Amino acid sequence: MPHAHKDQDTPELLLENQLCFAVYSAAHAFTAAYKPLLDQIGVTYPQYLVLLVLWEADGSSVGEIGGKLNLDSGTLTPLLKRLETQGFISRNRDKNDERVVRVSLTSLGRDARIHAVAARRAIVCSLEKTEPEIHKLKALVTELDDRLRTSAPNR
Amino acid sequence: MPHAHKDQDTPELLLENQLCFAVYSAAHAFTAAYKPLLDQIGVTYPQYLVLLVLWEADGSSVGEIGGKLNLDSGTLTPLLKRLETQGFISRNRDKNDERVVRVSLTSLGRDARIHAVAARRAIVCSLEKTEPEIHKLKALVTELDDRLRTSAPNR
DNA sequence: ACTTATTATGTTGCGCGCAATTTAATTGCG
DNA sequence: CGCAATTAAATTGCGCGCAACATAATAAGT
Repeated sequence: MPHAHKDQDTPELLLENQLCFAVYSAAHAFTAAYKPLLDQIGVTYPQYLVLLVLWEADGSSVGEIGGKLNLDSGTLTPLLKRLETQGFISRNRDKNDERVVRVSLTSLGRDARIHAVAARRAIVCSLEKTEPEIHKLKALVTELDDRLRTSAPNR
Repeated sequence: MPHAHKDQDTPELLLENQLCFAVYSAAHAFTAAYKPLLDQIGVTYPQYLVLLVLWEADGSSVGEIGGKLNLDSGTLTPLLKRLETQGFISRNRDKNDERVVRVSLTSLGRDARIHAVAARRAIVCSLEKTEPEIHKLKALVTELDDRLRTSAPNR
């Protein structure tokens, strides 16, 4: 009978079989692909995500931005300070509730949007997929995301 | 005629239409889902990825590990030092080429594998998908990764 | 009103992740 | 052989990303 090498033979832990690593690696690949395009605008990839939120909902609070991007104030506060320093946004306390900070686009921040459209198109092009294919894949990945977030901790 | 709000109406930049953000978010969700399981082993998620490589190819060099995980020495050197401090690996210069550092599992590092199998199964279970479905999705995401990495910079 | 929760943001500390540079060993070429 | 490229790791600096804690404002309950 074959000697079992401990249990080393299981294909379960082979790197090439890990969906988690595929997603991890693709996320970094997206960041790297966007980098030269975002460099021209002058923002990092996470900063770009914040701008995406603001282009849809200018004047969002830090908490609202964090809710959409799954980021907390520990990440967002310094990131927003950098976006403010570079002139893309302004941060102001809400007059009706001094706890919340509202984030507003400056004209520079609004103008960056047109360049972002071009960047997005360049990336989509490099994927060599149709918009429906991309949308379908996006839905599959979002389903993953939802199940991972609803399963274990919730907090 | 409808007043065009600049070009604000384009759905291209809506967060919910961004495959890149879906992947970004899912990657963080994987890390968060693995965290409580890996905490029991005593490693972080990137450290777990390094262990995956070593369980397949013990004695790999820093460069070989980095090649598989797409990480450079700037990330790996301190990470490996932490894994060494915690007793999972040892690091030694290659006798035939003093430039390369070979990374070897300790018995603690080898023993951690069995716990990793359990962790992986728990995650897969929470995805509520069959192994073939997971494999198919993994292939789609890897295809994305490949196209993103081969398109623009190459270095 | 007063005290106690709760909520929103900010701060600190640490581990990635990557660009840029440095150091040391090896290879190539004359 | 001797010296200039090349290669592998390590180092430095900075921006995330998150846990844990701190601060300040508001809401809730008595």
